[in-house]
Amino acid sequence: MKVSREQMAENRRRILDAASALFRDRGFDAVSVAEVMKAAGLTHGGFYGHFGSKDDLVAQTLAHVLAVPPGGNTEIRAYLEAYLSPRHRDNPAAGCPTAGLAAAIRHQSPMAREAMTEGLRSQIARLEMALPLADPAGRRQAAIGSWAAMVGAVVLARAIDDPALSDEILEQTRAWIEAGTVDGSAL
Amino acid sequence: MKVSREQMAENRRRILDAASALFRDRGFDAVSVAEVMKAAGLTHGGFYGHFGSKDDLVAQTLAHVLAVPPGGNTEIRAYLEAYLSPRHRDNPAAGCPTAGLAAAIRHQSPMAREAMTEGLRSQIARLEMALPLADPAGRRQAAIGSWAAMVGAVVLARAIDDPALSDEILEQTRAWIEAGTVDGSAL
DNA sequence: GTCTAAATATGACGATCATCATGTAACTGT
DNA sequence: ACAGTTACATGATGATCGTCATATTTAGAC
Repeated sequence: MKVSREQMAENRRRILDAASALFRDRGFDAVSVAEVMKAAGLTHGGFYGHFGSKDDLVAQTLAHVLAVPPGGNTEIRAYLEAYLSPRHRDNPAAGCPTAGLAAAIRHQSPMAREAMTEGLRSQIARLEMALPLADPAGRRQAAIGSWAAMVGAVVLARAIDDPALSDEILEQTRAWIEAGTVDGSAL
Repeated sequence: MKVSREQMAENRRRILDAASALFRDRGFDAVSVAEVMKAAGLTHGGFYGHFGSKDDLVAQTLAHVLAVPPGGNTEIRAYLEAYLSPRHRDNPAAGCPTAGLAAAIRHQSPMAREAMTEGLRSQIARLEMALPLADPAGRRQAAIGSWAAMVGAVVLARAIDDPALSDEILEQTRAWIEAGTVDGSAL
């Protein structure tokens, strides 16, 4: 049955939100189109009215979820702490899409890679602005290095099955970033 | 046809080596059992004489490839440079299995996660020993933080499609790690 | 040298999945 | 109100893949 234009727009949003959570939770390949539609409260039939293919859904989901950062203008220190927390590690579905999906994007379509590229670019810019360092070159280096460490730490912490070691990865990486970025002078 | 015991042992090694390269290159899900066997010079039929399931192959491949580090006792600085090089980024099949597979291990069997846990444990220990820092606590923090940044940087550099930005991720992360770990005193 | 057990090849099966074809109902412009 | 269009539901199709059944060949023991 046909639905109103607004209903259709909302359905599209629900599909993207459902896909965003499911993809982050279980990966692109392990989530079927039918499952995404079901999570959005629809059936699989209408899918190709919204998206040209699953690859298209993946790319648009990435653009959708990377568009706006979760915690807009939080303090950098609080952001770091929340990012490298057990809570974030244990909730991939609601967590950072980069930590959950960056490694899988290598095997996705060019459009998905473009979305990731833009997302990374703006995330680096965001961190650069958030770092209170005088030297611009040092700021960029700190932004990139910190972000790599943050993403890597969450990926590693999620990959292993020893809770103590996993906690330690997060905690030590946080301390390491603070020591390097701050060193008393930055944060 | 039956083969000699040594031939069978070599076949098993070839399967693990082929799986190791294919998995790193394209991910666990995208590589079929038949494809692994073909790359090992066999057909898919004999697979279940060697492994109980694909999950078993994944777990044993991880244990196999994480057992011995690629560059045994290289200088830490050279290791860092090679790890964060375009060459490493562009050759996942021959590269670090952690960078290539860590994010995907979250969706694998418990045995695969155990293999990853042990691999990470020994990698941290290896880096700890390689870092010429006096304070043991600082050494561990530097080992974990550096490793997280290294893995994260390669994951990010591989995820995006802008070569200049990708190169910059690698280079800035390397400089950031050297500045933080060394700071004139360590490396 | 013969017999048996084992390693691999060939082929099949059932499940899953992306995609498409068609039906149905209701929004929208007239 | 009406007609046509459209969004979605139901159902089908073809391909891929993990796994298993059976056949074949030969290593290894006596």
